Amino acid sequence: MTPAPEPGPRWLTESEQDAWYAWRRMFPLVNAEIARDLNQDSGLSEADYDVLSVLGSTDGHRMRISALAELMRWSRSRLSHQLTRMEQRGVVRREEVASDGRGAEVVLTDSGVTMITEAAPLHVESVRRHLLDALAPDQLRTLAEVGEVLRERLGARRKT
Amino acid sequence: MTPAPEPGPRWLTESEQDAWYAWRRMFPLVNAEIARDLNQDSGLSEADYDVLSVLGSTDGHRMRISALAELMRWSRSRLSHQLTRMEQRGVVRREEVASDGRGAEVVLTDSGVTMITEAAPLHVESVRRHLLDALAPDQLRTLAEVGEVLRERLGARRKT
DNA sequence: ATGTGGTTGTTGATGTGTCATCTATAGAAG
DNA sequence: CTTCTATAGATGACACATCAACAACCACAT
Repeated sequence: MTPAPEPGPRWLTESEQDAWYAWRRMFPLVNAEIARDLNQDSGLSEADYDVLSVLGSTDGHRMRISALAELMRWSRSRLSHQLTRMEQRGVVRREEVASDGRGAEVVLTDSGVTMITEAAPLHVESVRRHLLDALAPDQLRTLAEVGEVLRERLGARRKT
Repeated sequence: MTPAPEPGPRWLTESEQDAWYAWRRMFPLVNAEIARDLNQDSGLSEADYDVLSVLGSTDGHRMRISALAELMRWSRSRLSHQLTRMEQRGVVRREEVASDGRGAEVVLTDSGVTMITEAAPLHVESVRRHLLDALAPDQLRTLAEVGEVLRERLGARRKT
């Protein structure tokens, strides 16, 4: 998927290639499995689940839309589209907020609360099955480490 | 993104959570950066690049469509749509194949060859910048290892 | 030759993500 | 109060992925 016809100035070593290929394959593969489970078990997409689970763990099952977007690191646009779809299915509701005429909040409906409550334990099991249980403790630790390193590096780059 | 309101039967330990969060964040984050670079440097999407780079490394810059789909682990449908878009931009061309009346091949146009040739080294640099150069050798090794473990486990599960 | 089943590749519908753009409001400066 | 800029959120156009359905063809049996 990534070897290219004319090697550039500084091509990849074999171990770099291995890591890069693993990186490219791993995530789509595992995530597809988890997403498939989630959809079969609970009828939710990953995006649905993420939104529901954040709202489900907030006080009053509600949050300011922009705050939700920032917390999830989603664009406002993406979230707005997603909420429109979820609102049509009746799992969330939008409400205007008094203190700011522009603002709005999302609120979980009862149906939404039920959904996330039932979906969560199944999802956790699925994550175990497809990822966590497959890996040794030191591999899990390295994953977390790597995540940290990459996040920091990205943050540093952002300021530049 | 994944703590949920009502703990299930077997909730995640702290280190499992760390690994799981890292997993969920890492990939979209890094890939978005790489995709952005690719688009700015070369005007290509990741899908474009993947198709071009495979074709670019084949003999005659051509391949049977179904073989390409299988090699890339894409559905025929996905590839067909992608090829339609790429054909409209003139970077690939479809050709009927004599030996099988159903079949077709994709061929890189000259413009396509130029594109992947110019894009490849920049893309490699980008991958280094955002991923490889940030990680220690043993972290890279663990990534490759983890990829291998997960791939095997998935294969085993498939047969069940 | 004819039917049957499997393969190749395309298509249209639908769901989703991104980008640019828009409206409405907030908030500060004059 | 007006004007200017920033922010919240929605929207429409487009790129992309998935799914189900489809036409055309192959292979092989009868």
